Amino acid sequence: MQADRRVNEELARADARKWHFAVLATLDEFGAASQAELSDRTRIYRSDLVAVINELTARGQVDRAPDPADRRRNLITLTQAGRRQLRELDKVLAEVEEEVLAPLSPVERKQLTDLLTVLVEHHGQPM
Amino acid sequence: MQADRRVNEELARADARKWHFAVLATLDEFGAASQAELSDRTRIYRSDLVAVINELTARGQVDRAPDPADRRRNLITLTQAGRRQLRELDKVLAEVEEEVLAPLSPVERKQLTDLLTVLVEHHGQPM
DNA sequence: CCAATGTCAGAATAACTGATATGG
DNA sequence: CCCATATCAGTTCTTCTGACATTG
Repeated sequence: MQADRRVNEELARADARKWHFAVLATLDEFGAASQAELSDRTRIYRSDLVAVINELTARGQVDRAPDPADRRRNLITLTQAGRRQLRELDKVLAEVEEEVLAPLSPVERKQLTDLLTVLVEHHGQPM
Repeated sequence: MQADRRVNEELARADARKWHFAVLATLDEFGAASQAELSDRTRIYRSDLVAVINELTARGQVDRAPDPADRRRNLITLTQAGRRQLRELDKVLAEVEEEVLAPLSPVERKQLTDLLTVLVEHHGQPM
């Protein structure tokens, strides 16, 4: 919970929130996607994603365009500005991580992130 | 986040929330305490703790009485019913833990909890 | 006709910020 | 006089639910 509060604080200073980061990072990792896909990946409710994408488009960090292949969908793409912002947020979060993981050695940090990665990957969609 | 949602879901079925568990567990571990102490330990805002303690007293799970030694304070004590409820919640949470940690071996689970314990203990009050 | 998608409106919590009264 | 404690009131933010129009 403390880590979460610190993350929120520092993201706020960068004029962002966790969901913004989640969307930007997901787009960067998996490429352009529909909102439904983003919702699955980030676990943001479809209804709430709308506002997040609104905000990101307003800042020019993502682009929203109807998918020609399936006109129910919007294709969300990362822009150059989005990529820049993502790198910025990566930096901010790396600092918080450093702060949070301070008491752990490099080996222990790797252990921890490996274990957590196993958990995240195991719990794919449902849970 | 998923783990958090599952925890909330299952606690709700047991007519409780995370803060209830946090307070009960803290009282069990450290003994009777003032609300300010509980706030420090659980990181619940002092203002919100009031409601939590109200609910717990309404259910007879804790007792709230003025501290004779310092009449600004309320001494919060765990009751028998509180101890019972705590055991109940422990059971519920153990099940969720089992679900969350499913992909990890016993050794890995111990590694993970050890590492996390280091973090929690290192970040005592501030952060 | 049924399912998926994006959107909206609103409820229900949860988190957070003062302000205040009282006692040490 | 200043600090700590408990409480209250109220704001803001987040999470979650349900309905709806459009398209496949």
